Amino acid sequence: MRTADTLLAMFEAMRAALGPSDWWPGETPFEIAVGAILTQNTNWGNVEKAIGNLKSRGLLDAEAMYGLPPSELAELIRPAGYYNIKTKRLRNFLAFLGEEADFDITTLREWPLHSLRPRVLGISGIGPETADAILLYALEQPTFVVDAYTFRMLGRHGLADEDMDYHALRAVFMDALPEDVALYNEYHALLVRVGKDWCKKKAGLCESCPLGPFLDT
DNA sequence: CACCAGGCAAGTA
DNA sequence: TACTTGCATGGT
Repeated sequence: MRTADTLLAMFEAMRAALGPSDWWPGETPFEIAVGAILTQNTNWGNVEKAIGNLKSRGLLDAEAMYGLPPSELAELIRPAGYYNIKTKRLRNFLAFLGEEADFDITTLREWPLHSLRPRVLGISGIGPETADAILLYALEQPTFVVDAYTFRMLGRHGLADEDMDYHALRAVFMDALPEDVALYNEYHALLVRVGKDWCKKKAGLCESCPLGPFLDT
């Protein structure tokens, strides 16, 4: 079976079992971008607390957040963990927004993906997954988001192997699937939902998984 | 108690 | 270049 057919079959199986995902959580593009940085190696529940702290103070705004003393920002995002380094990462991102978009993230939607993505990746603290999450979910650009669940699930189903890095696995999807923001959006969302509920590091949950059991290891 | 969660950069050899 | 380590809270 061609990779494209397999990937589309997996997508349909997950969608049929779970229905629409309505991702990414967040009321504005800026909130989505902040969430993408705060959720690095962190449970989303912890991120929600940090976002709530910012929102209740009217700080889910790029210029307002950048004007906040770093120590105060750190205290507000503390529940999300790694709060010192994430303060730096947020401020690096905010500096970029100030410089390139006058603190209005939506203006970045006009940039072509091929030039915007390297610029976002150049921000210290924004790696490939965070960059693609911001580009896809906040800026609606057609880039596929790969995460730990993607590696695990595609690996178990024989479409990824150990020597594959982020870029290689991203290319598996983008070479096989049509360039479609809505498809990339929903596909990643479904992978995370299935990953959270079935595809654990150690789990015998595969029998009930929408993708069925994997035949390996 | 140990382990994990929607990573990334810096340090080491 | 290829590994390893630091970063930190909160839930299971």
